[in-house]
Parts: sequence; structure tokens; C-alpha cells
Amino acid sequence: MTTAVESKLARAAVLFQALSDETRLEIMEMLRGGERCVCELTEEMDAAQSRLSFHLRVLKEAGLVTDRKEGRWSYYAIVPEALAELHDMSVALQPAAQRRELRKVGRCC
Amino acid sequence: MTTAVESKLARAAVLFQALSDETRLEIMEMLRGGERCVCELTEEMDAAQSRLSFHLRVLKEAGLVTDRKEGRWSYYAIVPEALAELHDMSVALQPAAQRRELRKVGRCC
DNA sequence: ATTATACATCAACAATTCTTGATTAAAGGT
DNA sequence: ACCTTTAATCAAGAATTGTTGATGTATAAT
Repeated sequence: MTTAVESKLARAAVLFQALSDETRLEIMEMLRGGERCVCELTEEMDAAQSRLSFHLRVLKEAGLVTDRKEGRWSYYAIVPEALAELHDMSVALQPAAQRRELRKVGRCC
Repeated sequence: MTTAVESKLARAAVLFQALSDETRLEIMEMLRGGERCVCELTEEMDAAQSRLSFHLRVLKEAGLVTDRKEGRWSYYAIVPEALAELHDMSVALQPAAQRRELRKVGRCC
């Protein structure tokens, strides 16, 4: 059980780390509406292409986004399960005294 | 409004950054049950005192914890509002398609 | 075939973050 | 007064993370 808690913390650290950068949060924000190709992201954010690529890779390695190739384009999209995980973590972190019954995303209320 | 969004992202980045380290998550976990003095934390985690002190400072600067001095001891405690913020952020990040009505911590359901 | 586009990857460097051990300061105990 | 405990802070170095410009690769358009 100790191990399970540890790996939970490790996973949480990875997710939080991936989201700890404004550029990446901006990307996530853009992806909230649905799949986007890198070219669109590059255009809408004022970021060099290699910079974008770097941050997309971080998000991908954390499991927060997936990519799909189509022709010359790469489309990135949010992995909803990862955000559900994030939500669960934010609930799990609440101090015992304040914690209320928050359920999984999409099942609450 | 652009500025508001930007500062929201900046704030999110700070919170996520503070939580992006296993040591700090462990600390938060220990504080979930309530206030703890540094000596207790040092003892229960196998961490050098200056290391603990460093991480407590990061958490404090992010607004996630407060400290209180009593005699020779420093007691640290979670700031519930900050965790409510975190929860709100995790909800705000959900992709549009998956988002459901999640309310503030303690008011949900 | 040549050229252009979309994107990943790499190398080099800059910036930030983390760890360690030492020092400092405040509070209490003797 | 002196010693001990608790914890912050600091300096130095190690490690990680982020940026930039260049290069490589695949796909498609001419």
C-alpha cells in the first residue's frame, strides 16, 4: 500500500509538472475545444515551432495529449482520462476537514 | 479579459509548479490531516532539514500553506482556499466535451 | 526532379530548481 | 552565562528544464 501511495504521488508529480508551464497551459486551453494541428497552435501563439514541439512532447509524455498524423499535419488532442485523473488528484489533495463528496469528472451531481 | 486569462494561467502555473515535486506532495499529504510542525515532518520523511525547509518555502510562496510560530516550533498548515483554487482549475481545464457541472469544493452535490 | 510545407529532433546555451552542508538566529533549558 | 533545540537562510554545485537556431524527414505540390 505504501508503494501504491508512492506511485500515486509520482504520477501526480508528473501531471502537475507537465501543467506547470504557461506555454503548456495555453496549449491545453487551445485544445479544450478539440483537436488542433501544430500549425494552428504555432500561429495562434507567438512561439517558435521548435518551442511548441518541445512543449507538446512534454504534454504527450505526461499522457495529457495524443497526436495523430494526417498527411503533413500533426493533430494534437487532449486525453480526457488524464484530465479526469487530474481532477481526482485535486480532490484527493483537499484537506480532510474541507473535503466533500466530489466524484469523478462527468459523474458529479 | 485577455489579461485576466493570462493571469489565471500564470496562477495555475505557480500552483501546478508547487505541486510538481514528490517531496512537496508528500508534505501536502501529511498536512491533509491538519497542522504539523517541521520537526514532525522531518522525522516522518527521510529528508534533511534544509531540504524540508526549502520545499515548505516553495509551498508557502505558492500560497498553498501557511506557517505559524510557537515557541521554537513552526507549524505548517494547508490553506484550504488554495486547494479550492486548484480544484477549480482542474475543472476549468476539462475539455469542453467532457465537462460537467462541477462546483466549488464543498458545494458540489 | 525540384521545391515547399509541416513538423520532429538535435546541439548549445541559459535559466531555473533541487540538494547538501555550513552558518545564523531565536527560544528554552541548565 | 552557556548549551541545546528548532528551523531559516545561504553558498556551491548538480540536475533538470526551457529556448534558439540548424538540420533532418516525410509529404505533397509544381
